[in-house]
Amino acid sequence: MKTETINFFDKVYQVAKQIPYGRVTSYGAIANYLGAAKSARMVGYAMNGSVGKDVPAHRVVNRKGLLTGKHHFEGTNLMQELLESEGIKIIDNQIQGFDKVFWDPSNEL
DNA sequence: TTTATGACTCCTC
DNA sequence: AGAGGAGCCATAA
Repeated sequence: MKTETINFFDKVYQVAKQIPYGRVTSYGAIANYLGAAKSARMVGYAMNGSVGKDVPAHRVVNRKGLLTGKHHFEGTNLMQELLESEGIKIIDNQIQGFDKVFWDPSNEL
């Protein structure tokens, strides 16, 4: 096994799992916390394998608070409903008050 | 094994 | 100020 690369994914899962209720974060924030600010895409890819890992991928959105990955969920607005269920308002796939619900791992963790 | 793509972000024109 | 291109690393074919 070697593969230190797994550390990156593993860390993403760990951070995503620690996202508090009613809060959201961005791929770049996680990537930055991991030291790979330019690898934000990998964070999103990591979410792809988050299924079966207790990782609330629906709490992770792009830097604009836009639900770019909602298309990857089962339904079409499943991600939105999950966030709304936590008290987060979403309009047109965009999180309202994103700055207020934004959770920075580098700041909180 | 190599090539291509992707749930993003930043820099430059 | 707005638009476009490049970079990042891992997964899939």
